[in-house]
Amino acid sequence: MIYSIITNSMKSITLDETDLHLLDALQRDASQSNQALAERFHISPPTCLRRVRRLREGGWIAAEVALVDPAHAGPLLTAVVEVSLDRQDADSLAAFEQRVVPDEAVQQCYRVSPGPDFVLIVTVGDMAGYQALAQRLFTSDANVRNVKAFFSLARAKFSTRLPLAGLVAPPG
Amino acid sequence: MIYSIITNSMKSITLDETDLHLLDALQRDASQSNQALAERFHISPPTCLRRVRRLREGGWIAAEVALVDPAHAGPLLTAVVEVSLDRQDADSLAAFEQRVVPDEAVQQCYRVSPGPDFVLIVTVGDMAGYQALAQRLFTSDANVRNVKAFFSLARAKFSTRLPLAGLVAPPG
DNA sequence: GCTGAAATCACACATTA
DNA sequence: TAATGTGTGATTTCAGC
Repeated sequence: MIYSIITNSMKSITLDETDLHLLDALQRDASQSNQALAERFHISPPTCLRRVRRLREGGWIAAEVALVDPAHAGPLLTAVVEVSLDRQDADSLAAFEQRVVPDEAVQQCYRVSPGPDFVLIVTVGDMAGYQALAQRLFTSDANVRNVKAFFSLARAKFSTRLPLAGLVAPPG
Repeated sequence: MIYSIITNSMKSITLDETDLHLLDALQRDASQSNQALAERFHISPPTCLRRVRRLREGGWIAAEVALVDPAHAGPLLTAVVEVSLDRQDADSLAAFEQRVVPDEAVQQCYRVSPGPDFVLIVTVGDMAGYQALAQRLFTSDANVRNVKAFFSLARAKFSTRLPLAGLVAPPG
């Protein structure tokens, strides 16, 4: 009994080369049909479906989303914001994080080192929107020591595709 | 004749409230079935299909992709990199951009102001991978004046969902 | 917006390594 | 024993009206 559980969990955390190919293909285009994927990687449709399902349920695929072209979504203002805090203990960092993350304008939030404590990517409608954001997220927080904002003139690249090369388990 | 063309192009560049709801829903989850979307927004499945198709072909939806959880994709190192150039004329900026954008490790590239000329989000396997990237993208470029890298300790948020509020055309 | 055909998906079963 | 491949029914997609 114990052994089968162990064996199962072992298998569910291992990806072979085909899984990685599927993952990479879906990273590029998740709208492909199951059988298109299947014949591309020389497996049967049900097998392909099972594998993709395992990638989803196993947590490798966190979500499948539509990427909206910002150029078509009306005027938007994106900024890279560096935030430094006064106190940098774990609680203070977590408190800041939990306050900014739910904000709709905050697209990305990285806790970084060295340099500032956080780097945020924020998207608002215009400069007035940024001013409102700065007020509600930074100015009103006594623990925020310094804020530097760099405004995006052009987004030359935005890719969500993680490089999966080198993750291929050695075929055995 | 002319009028119908104008009317058509008018229609194809305008989104009503339902379109925006669909766009927002697909930004959150693109794996929803067409009829699930249809009944959610009280329209018929064919109508829903036509609208989504228009969003795709009209360019609002740039792509549909699977987002891979970095925590499940093995050890990865993400960095926020600020790059300042020596010469900042249009040609030099474009030249740098065209050189870094094709690199697989470069996830995002923003041309910004004020501060550095570019902010990049890069993802590599480990510190050795970063060193290799720095060499091939920055050190080897005589026009790169300064590079500051902040390494991500934690990615607290990564959302691809643009805020579409306020884009609703006034119903008329 | 509705109804049709066509394609796809999802499942149970038999098979093989 | 656990994965793969074949076949069936249900669902969905997509065309016409």
